Amino acid sequence: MTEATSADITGSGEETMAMRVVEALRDDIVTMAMKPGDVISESDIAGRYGVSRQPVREAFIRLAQQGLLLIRPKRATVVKKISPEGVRQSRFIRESIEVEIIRRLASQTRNDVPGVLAALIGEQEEASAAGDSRRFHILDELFHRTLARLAGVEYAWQLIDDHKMQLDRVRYLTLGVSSAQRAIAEHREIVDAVNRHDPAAAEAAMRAHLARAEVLLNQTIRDFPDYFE
Amino acid sequence: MTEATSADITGSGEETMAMRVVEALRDDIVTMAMKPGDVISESDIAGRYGVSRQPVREAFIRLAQQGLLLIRPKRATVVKKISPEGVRQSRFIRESIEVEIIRRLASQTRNDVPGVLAALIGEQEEASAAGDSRRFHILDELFHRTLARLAGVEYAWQLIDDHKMQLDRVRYLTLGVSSAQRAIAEHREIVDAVNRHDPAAAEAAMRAHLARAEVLLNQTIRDFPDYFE
DNA sequence: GTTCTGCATCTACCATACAAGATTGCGGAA
DNA sequence: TTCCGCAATCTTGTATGGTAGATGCAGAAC
Repeated sequence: MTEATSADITGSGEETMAMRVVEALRDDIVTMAMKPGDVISESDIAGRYGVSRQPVREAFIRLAQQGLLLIRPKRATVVKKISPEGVRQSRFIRESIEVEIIRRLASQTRNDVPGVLAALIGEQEEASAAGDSRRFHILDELFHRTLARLAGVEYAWQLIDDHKMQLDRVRYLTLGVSSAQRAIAEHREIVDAVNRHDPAAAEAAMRAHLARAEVLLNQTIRDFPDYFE
Repeated sequence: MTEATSADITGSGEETMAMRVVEALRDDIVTMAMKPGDVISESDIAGRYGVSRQPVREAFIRLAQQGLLLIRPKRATVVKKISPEGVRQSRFIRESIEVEIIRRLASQTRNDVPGVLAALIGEQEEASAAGDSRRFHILDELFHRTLARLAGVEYAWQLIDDHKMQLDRVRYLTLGVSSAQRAIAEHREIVDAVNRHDPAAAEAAMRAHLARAEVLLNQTIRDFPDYFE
C-alpha cells in the first residue's frame, strides 16, 4: 500500500515542492522545533529549503488553515500560539467522537476485536518496558485510531486528526512526563468493558482516560506561559 | 460587530482577492451552481473574476483542503463528487458532537436557555408559515449553532462547519422536499427534554432528529446518481 | 528630555512568464 | 476501416518582479 501523505490533496500520490514544505514545517511546528510566537517569512523559508517563495506561500496558506500559522498581511507570518480554549474545545470534539465510537464498539459483536486490541496493548507494554516513549506515543495513537477503524469510522478519525495537532503540541511539551503504565492500565480497562459488551462502562473508562489530559494542559500552561495566548 | 468571514485566516478583518474568490466559489459549490464533476481551471476562474491565476490558485488549494475541489496536478481541477461514505461519516461526527452538546445542556441549569430556544422556534414557525424555505434553513442552522453556544462550545461548532458543507450540498438538492413542520416538532421535543433536564430523552430526540437525513441521502443518491462517487 | 515625522526596509499580495506533464485530435500507415 | 504516433494545446507547478501597506529607527522640532 502506497502511503499517501496527509499533505496530499491530489488523490494521486504526487509530490510537489509545496507539499514537501508543508510536511517539513508541520513537523517542525508540532515537535516544537519552531516555537509558538516565532516569526517567519516566505523569503526566509524559501531560502532555507532552496525553493522559490511561491510553494512556500502555498504551504503557509495550508498551515494557516490548519491553525498552525497566523498570516498577518503585509506584516509577518508567525507560528500561532496555542489557544487554551481551542485545546479545550478540541478535547471536547475528540471526547464526543471517541465516546460514540466506544459505545458502538461495545454494543456490536465482532469476534476479531478482542484479539486485535489485546495485541496492541501487548506492544504498548513492550515499548513501555523498553522505555521507548516515542514508540509508545505512536502505539497510543494507533490504539485510538484502531478503535475508530473497528467501529467503521476510520475516515472520521482522519478528519479530527487536523484538530488533534493542537493537542499534539501540548503533548510534545510533556513527553517525559507521561506515565505509560497508567495509560496502559486505562487502555486495558476500556478493552475489558468492550469485551464484556458493556457500553456504559466503556464510556466511563474512555472519559476517565481522556480526562487526564486536562491536568496536563494546566500544568503545561504554567510551565510554558509564553507558548500560550 | 464586524463580520469576520469564514474564509478569513488572518485574524484581522482584511479582505484579499483570494478570500473573495474562496467565498464566491464555495457558495457556487454548496448551492450546486457548480455541480459535482464540473471541470474548472485556474485561468477560467481567473478570467471570470478579473484577477490573475495566483489568487485563484490559492483559493483552489483552500477549497481542496476542505474537500470541495479535487486538484489533479497537470491535468485539471474538478468539483469533487459527493462521497456517500464521506457524508455518512460527517453525519457520525455531527451526531457525536450534537448528542454530547444536548446532554450537557440538559444536565446543567441556566435560566436563560428556555427563553432563547423558544424564541428561535417561534421564528421557525413564522418562516414555515410564510413558506420561506431559505429562511427556515438559516434558522434551522442557527438553532443547532445556538445549542452549541449555550453549551459553551461554539468554537467546536465552527470546526465541524467545514465538514458540514458536504451535508449541505445534499441538503440543497432536496430543498423543497424538507417538511419544515416535522422538523419544528422535533426541535420542540428536544427543547422540552432540555427544559425538563432529562439528558436521556434529549439525546434520543436529537438522534431521531438527525436520523431523518439518512433516508434523504439515499433518496438523493437515487435522484442524482451523477453527483455521487 | 520628549514627541513627532519621514524614510529605509521589511512584509505579504498579486501579476506575469516559463516549465513540464497530460490530453486530445489529426494524419498517416497497415 | 482501424490503429498507432506525434504535435498542438490544454492543465497545474514554479520562479520572479513589482506594488502597497506596516514597522522601526533616526533625526528634527519643541
